[in-house]
Amino acid sequence: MTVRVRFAPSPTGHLHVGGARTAIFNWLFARHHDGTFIIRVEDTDVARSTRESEEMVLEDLRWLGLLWDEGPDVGGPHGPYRQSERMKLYADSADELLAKGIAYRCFCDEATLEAKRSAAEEAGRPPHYDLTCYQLPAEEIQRHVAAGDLYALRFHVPKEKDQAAGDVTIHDLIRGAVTWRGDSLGDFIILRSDGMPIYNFCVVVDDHDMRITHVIRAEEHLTNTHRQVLIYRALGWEVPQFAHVSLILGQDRSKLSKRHGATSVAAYAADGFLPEAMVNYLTLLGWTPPDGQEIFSRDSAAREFSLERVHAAAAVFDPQKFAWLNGQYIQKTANIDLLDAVALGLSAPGWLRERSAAADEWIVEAIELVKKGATQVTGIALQLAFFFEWNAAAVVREPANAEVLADPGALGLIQALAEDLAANGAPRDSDQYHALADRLKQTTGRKGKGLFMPIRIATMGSTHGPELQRALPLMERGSEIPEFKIVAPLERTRQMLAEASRS
RNA sequence: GGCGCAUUCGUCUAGGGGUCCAGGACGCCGCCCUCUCACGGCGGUAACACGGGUUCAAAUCCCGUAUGCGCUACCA
Repeated sequence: MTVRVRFAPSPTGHLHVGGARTAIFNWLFARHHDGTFIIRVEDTDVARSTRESEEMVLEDLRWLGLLWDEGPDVGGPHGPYRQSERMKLYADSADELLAKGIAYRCFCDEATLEAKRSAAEEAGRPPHYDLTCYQLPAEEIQRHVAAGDLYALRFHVPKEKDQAAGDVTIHDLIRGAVTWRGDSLGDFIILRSDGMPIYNFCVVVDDHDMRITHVIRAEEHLTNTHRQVLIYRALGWEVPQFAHVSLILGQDRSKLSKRHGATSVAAYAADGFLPEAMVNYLTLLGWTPPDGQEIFSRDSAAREFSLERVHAAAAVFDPQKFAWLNGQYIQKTANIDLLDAVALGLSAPGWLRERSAAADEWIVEAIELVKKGATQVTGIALQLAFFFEWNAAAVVREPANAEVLADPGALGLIQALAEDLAANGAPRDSDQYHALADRLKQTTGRKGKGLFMPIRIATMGSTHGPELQRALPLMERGSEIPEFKIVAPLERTRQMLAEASRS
């Protein structure tokens, strides 16, 4: 039998990292077993579901590289793949349950149910449905139906004849045996009074109809499994295997949510995280390959994947480790492949929309200059900002710079630098840069920090940044590319002198 | 409250009775490299929630307690 798994998102916004990880585990499992990965959209909550959200979620999944074999957009032999389009299926199964006497019409209104629930809780009894409508005489039911009274369909948990009939034990592939007693459950709704089916019911009908063999989902659904297995049994259907993966927590150990900062896949994408890194990190939250290697591709993870190795405890999402991992991926990525993303970051003001070949070449070189410590692609663009933004007055005012500039010798050096740049031209490669540094060393007698810091401040505007021997030549050559409007080293140095003498 | 799940360094985890006075990774600290910030290299800090069992032997098995989380809806 071939493995069939599904990821079943509710289209209520962007895909979140928790959902992404569930999708990843499903995808990994399917790929490992040469099985089928299915996307099913759970949109029975009409108030919250939108088609726009569905498209966003699908797009997030594509971005992660988790492609599916069957789904709402690509179709498949067991469609449709949107629950809102499968109403007939639910209605048929509900009718079957009603005919079998397992489901029954419940005419109670929400207000009285709520009242009974709180009364039961106050009395210390379990807040289960009190079976009023289960015990309704046939004539009474007919009268209600004839009168056109609205009713919900309720599933009866078997208990009176056989105490154990409502008991359920599953052998969760991640957690092992889990058992529930039938009497811990009250009769539950499967169809709302407006005819819309409830999640726990749809899931069973769909998973059966779609021939799902393994249900891999978040832990929050673990206790729902009790109800679901009861429905499988009532309908005489084979129960699939279950695997409940733990939740992802925020730093305060509560379930990860918006207040923990970015939680949607799209937000991380916008922040300069790479999809491969995201998949890798999320997989690592709960799974480790047998060899313990922490950096791995989707494909190698798929090769090694097994649910037995999935950790059952909840995991805290660690932005620092994620950033580190993303940095590892950035280092491995060819500069040319980072070009578009970085250029996007650079072109915020809009003057880089149409880039020349020379501009692209220059940016690729610039990426190489700063990518070493980068943890996010957006950070690369940020670190390149000093090329494009130059404000001598602000540089002089900056405290760390002012401290260096307070040394009179520093200004003398910058003066010498300006003269040398004017006489010999700015360095265009590291050899020329070293020659420049040697000349300045001789004329000023300065060396080390005393030599380099003023140069750094006068040209790059800060006491720290990429290495001068590469940055300075790059700046000079960048200043020759018209669309960049980069201020050349000589001009920067002159402006610095003017600013410094003013104060 | 009831039911269920979970519990190894700050965090992610390895570990499935002896090879563990517990290994790796991120972070943190120190040293080296160095014009700076990073990167990189080297070293260090730090954990089996608690209490009972079982056993010659327990991080590993069982029970209880505590804590955290989930479910307990005509949400998913």
